[in-house]
Amino acid sequence: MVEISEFSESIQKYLEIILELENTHKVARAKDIAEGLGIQPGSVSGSLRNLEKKGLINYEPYSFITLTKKGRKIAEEVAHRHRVLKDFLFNVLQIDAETADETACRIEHVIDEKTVERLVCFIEYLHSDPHTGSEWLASFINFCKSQDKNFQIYNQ
Amino acid sequence: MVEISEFSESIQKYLEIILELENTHKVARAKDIAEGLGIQPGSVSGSLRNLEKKGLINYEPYSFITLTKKGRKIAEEVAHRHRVLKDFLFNVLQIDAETADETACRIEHVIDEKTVERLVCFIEYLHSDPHTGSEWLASFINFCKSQDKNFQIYNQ
DNA sequence: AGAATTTGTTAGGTACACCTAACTTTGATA
DNA sequence: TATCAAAGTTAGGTGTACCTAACAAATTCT
Repeated sequence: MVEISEFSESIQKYLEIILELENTHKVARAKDIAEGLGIQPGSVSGSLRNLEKKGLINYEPYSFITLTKKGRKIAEEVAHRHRVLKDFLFNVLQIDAETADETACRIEHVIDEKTVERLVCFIEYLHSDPHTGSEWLASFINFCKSQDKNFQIYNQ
Repeated sequence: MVEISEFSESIQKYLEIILELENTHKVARAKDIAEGLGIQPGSVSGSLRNLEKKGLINYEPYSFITLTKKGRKIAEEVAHRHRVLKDFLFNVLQIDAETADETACRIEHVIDEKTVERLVCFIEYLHSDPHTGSEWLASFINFCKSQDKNFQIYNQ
């Protein structure tokens, strides 16, 4: 079992972006990692050496970058947390998509397994129980509207 | 208006513990701050000088420590976020009290104003609408139980 | 192939937030 | 009031994660 909280927020972010780049471009390149993280390319080389040393990526200078099995496991767990959090923020709390994404991006590194899975359970519950679930959600949206004139619904 | 996200997680933690110490002991002492943060006393002095320079605390070497108006505002916002998050995790997601507290402690520094207030709205909704709210919650708890044999209810 | 551009690395530096150990101040006690 | 323990500070050091600027490798384009 890989314990995600062993790895710093920075490492988690690297793995997450590398997974995304693998999915869209097969492999990741230092330049795209830097761009994805919003940092300078010079900062990336050292971090990649570190990720390699920890057995999280396949890397040597000037090579393409791919995740190891261990690295992928962590990256996918982070991505999972991101999806769950964004889903909850957007579809339940009715936070606009951009804020939901940004907030998920920060919380994903500090939330624990237990809470994520309970959140999954919560969302599943809302979907699995059409009557109580959707009735409740519609009612919640109305409640929000009555509290806040500027309340906006971002999904249907 | 004080923008909480201008201040590092470390600063937020200092202010939060100083507020707590003020509430229980009128003033905060370096030793108790160190203890509350789980760090060494030697690390505290420099940070206090920094907090003072930023206008967040009243402090000079060897003096007691109190929050300025600005510092108190931030401390109270952090404490508010902590309460809201813990309430949600414990009373809605049914996470055990200790985990709820620890998780709230980490999320409180990265969540945004908008999301906290929406969460407040959500919790108020659950309390303000006894019928749909409590029926929904009871139903959610049953759903959790059916999904997880080890599910435990921590509040009634 | 050679030149030019793009991409990647290295080296040295900054900021933050912590550490330990030695020292100083404060305040209680004999 | 002199002493001593507790509390606080200082100085020097660590690790992480970023920066810039100079340089090196790789790729693309004639």
